[in-house]
Amino acid sequence: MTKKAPVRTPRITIREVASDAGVSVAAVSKVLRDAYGVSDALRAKVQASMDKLNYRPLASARGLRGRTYTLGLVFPDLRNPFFADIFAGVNSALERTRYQAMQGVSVSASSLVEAMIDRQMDGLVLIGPNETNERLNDIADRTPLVTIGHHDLTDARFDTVNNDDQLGGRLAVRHLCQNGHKKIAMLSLAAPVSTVINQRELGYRLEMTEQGLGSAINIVRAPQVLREVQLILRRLLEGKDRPDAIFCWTDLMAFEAISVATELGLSIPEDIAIVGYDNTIFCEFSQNRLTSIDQSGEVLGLQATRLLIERIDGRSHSEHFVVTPRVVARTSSAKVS
Amino acid sequence: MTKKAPVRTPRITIREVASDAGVSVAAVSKVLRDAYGVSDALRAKVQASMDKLNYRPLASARGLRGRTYTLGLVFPDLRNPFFADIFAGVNSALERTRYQAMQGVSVSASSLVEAMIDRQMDGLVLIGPNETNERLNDIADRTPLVTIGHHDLTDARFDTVNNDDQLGGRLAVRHLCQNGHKKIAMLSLAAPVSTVINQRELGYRLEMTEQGLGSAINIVRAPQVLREVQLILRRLLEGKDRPDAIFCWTDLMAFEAISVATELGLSIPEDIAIVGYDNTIFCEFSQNRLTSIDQSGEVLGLQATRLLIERIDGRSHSEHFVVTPRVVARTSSAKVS
DNA sequence: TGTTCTACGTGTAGCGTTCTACATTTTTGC
DNA sequence: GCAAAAATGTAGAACGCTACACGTAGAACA
Repeated sequence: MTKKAPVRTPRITIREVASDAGVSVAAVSKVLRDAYGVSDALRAKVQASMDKLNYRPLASARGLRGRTYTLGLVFPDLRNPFFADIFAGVNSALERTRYQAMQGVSVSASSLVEAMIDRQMDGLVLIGPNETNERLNDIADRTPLVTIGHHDLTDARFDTVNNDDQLGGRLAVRHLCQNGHKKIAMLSLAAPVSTVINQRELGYRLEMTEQGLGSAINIVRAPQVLREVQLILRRLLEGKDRPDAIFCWTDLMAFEAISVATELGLSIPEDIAIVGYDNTIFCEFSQNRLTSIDQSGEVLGLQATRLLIERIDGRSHSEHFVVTPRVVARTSSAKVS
Repeated sequence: MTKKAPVRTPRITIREVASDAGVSVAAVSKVLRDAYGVSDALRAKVQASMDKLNYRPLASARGLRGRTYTLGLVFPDLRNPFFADIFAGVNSALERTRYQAMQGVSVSASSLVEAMIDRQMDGLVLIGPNETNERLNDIADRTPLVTIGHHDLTDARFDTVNNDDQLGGRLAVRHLCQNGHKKIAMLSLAAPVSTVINQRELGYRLEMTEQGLGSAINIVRAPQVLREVQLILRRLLEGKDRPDAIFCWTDLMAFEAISVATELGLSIPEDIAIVGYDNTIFCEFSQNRLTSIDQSGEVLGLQATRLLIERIDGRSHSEHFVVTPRVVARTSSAKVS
């Protein structure tokens, strides 16, 4: 079945570098890892040979003994441009290091995480994981781990980097109140439940209550499926008691909301104000002009990477980094007189 | 500097499985690779032990002798949701295989490709690579290679999967003509030049000529930077000889175009029609209602993966797969009386 | 009955690194 | 000057697998 593969140009190995430079293999390895006990002369010789032969160490072989210098990122989905921001942050943290990031995408992190561990990633960043702490701890026992967007810190044996999603929820409500809206609904996610969503809902609830709008609290939940979201939005907007503002748990949903509202002939923000979350690039377009909560994806990615490398380098106590969100106000929630 | 890492739960190795099952290491390896010469009884025993011990082969170790069962995907950028479609295709092709896809993102594929080869990817899929054929052939000599979105087939020692971008360009123009537009401009990409863009421009040119609109050919080129795109669009739309339609090389640019046009008080499609490329999910939203050329990212990803696995399995002649694009008409280019 | 096949298992030499010991040379301290 | 300490380099055993080369036993054939 499996035919013989065509001949490929073979790789330069550490042995060839050693013999070219006239030193031992161990010496080359030392230079590679810049380990202790290498004279300038030797280093120079070896470097010259490496450059000349265009040598590159093979990660698999390194992995068998030490590190692969590869970090694994696990995204829940690729459609949301917000993740590109996180990725940018990761990359800028990696700039002057010898590490490389490899990404995978999967809703249920589980099997992907195993695959990454099998592939000797030196550490993992899980973005918006839908996993219990028990499960995460189990992973953390096997490889350095940092999560982005996971709010359960109880007994966590891994690092976390989070946007303060509760505050984000509060800010959205506060902003809408300031602009004169009272009947503020929240469009949330039905399943899977995540600590991120929980926090945003909690923030919404608390702030509504504090603003004296406790009786107007109205959370509608929709799954990720576009069709369903539309239905639910339509029902909400055509209902007898239409809200005058919707706080959507992510920009993508907010765009949906704008879309449905527009189709129903409602004008934004006069008839209905909309606020999103993530402040993705699409918010800026004038057909959207979407007010959104910015959670600085780049900072999240950067910090997570920093923490991960620290952990790989031996830190064992957990650290938890929190980014403060802010409102980026645009037309979709402007004050109506 | 580098502290000792905390103790991690050690992995189960093939040796432990062998001893648990009471067979040789070689036997376990045979079962793993389902190689020739294994009785059902032995296979069952080994399987049982593997399940019991929860054994998973280590990719690095396999890689040192054979395959890692890992494919590398190189994306030019993560912001465009179109790439999520390609990825979905890749994943569905991988469903019942033992392969895993790992992604990387980089504008200049170069260094990322090297990193992936270092990490023993069994094969690579390059999406929209900005590389010469010489360079691509050089990569292909070292690892199985498939490109998506690269139209130069001369002497290619790799497989290619492409949308017929030239036809795509033609379809856009044809569609706009049919809906009564004549002064059709094209918004293209300034740099880097890519074979994809070239083909789309060529299609635009050819079709314009065939439609007898040769004198109206007008290609404006903008870099990826949003600010510049806005400037160029503004100049185009405020100029003395405003076009009545713009064909944009990607949906993202089309959304920009809609945005700028809206800001200038132009109505779509009455004053100006817009057509994009990629048919991303955002086209559907009623604030966009963007006509777009669909290039079936999922099919592209699926086919590329199939071809790549064939190549890994030994095929050495090149294959070239082409997907036919189609127009998905929406309001942004509707006929105006 | 011997001889040849075929099917099934095993032993073991690497794959390209890292890293612990250790040997050798140079420097330091007095 | 001389012992002790520090600096520099080397040998070689892993790491966890794969795959080649064999050994053995039963079946098929003459």
